[in-house]
Amino acid sequence: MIRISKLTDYATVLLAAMAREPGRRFASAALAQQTQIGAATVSKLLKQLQRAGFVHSTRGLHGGYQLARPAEAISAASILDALEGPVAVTDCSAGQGQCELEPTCHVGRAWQRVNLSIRRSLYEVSLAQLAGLDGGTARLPAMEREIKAGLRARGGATAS
Amino acid sequence: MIRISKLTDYATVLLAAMAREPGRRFASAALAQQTQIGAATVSKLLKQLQRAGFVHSTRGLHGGYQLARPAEAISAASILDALEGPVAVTDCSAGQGQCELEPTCHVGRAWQRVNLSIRRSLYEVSLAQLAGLDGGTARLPAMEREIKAGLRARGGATAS
DNA sequence: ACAATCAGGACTAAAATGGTCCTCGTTAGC
DNA sequence: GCTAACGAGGACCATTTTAGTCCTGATTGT
Repeated sequence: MIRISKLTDYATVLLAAMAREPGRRFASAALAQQTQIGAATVSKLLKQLQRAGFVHSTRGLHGGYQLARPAEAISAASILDALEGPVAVTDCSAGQGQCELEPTCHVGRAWQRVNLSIRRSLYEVSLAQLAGLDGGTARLPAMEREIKAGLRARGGATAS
Repeated sequence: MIRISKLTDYATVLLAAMAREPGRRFASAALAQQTQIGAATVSKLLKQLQRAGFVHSTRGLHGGYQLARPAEAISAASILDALEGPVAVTDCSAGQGQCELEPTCHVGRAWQRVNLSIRRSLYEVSLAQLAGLDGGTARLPAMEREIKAGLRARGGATAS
């Protein structure tokens, strides 16, 4: 239902944790303890984040990870892209010419618009914001609160 | 990767097809043929759409389905809500107080903002637009084209 | 009565997701 | 130069979700 995976969610939690102490080098195990996410999972995620260039790793004794870029320079969109591939609401909204029904269905174009709009909101959120580092939580304008009221609560208590 | 399910995609294709001939009553099989989606799947989807109130059904001989409301009055968001449950980027972005890490992680709040933003774009797209019925395809402004360029193509040719 | 058509499920196959574990390479400290 | 603490890279498995089929009824025009 238009959601990001738990793993990606965890990744943002990890990055956010690191963003709060920019200088520090974090061992995988330490981050696991700090975030309460399984150690093996944290390790796996950090490796991915390293390959994607979000964190810099140091091997060997006293090694660990640290943010490769300032938190302001990392957008939610880039994290999503790295961990889940590019945002694509439907299969054919990622590009055109991949749907043999395109001339008849017309639907693809509209989804592409939606897709871009989503992508834009993702670009506008930085890791610094995700980590709650800048300016504090802005009040939600009335319209947003109204939309929010339409949401039913969903089960499950997970990190994010 | 922030995507809607194939079934939901199909559902929009079905609704869009019906929206193009508002008066007509469509038999499930006829829609299946028209859209090239499996008959059993179409039938299942229409039943869901009926329960959700998007279409009105007539039983018996020469029965079928027709749109219950004008296409302009059906938003993409409502379709998504009906078929996949409410949009929630992360588990705890659907509401608050469901994440025991919330005081420490701060991430939830930011996701909620993203979530609302996505939801808003979904509200702004009507079935009429999805069906390509109003005003033709608007030109994409420059910024959107630029963002789009950042998307890698993805495999798979499916209806949408 | 009968054939077309929707209603409501049960069921299954396939794929994505979340998570663990093992082996190896690297490096600082002794 | 050993050794212990660390990351790199996968293989692997369990569970859940998703997609799709099929069957058994209930309705209704002809």
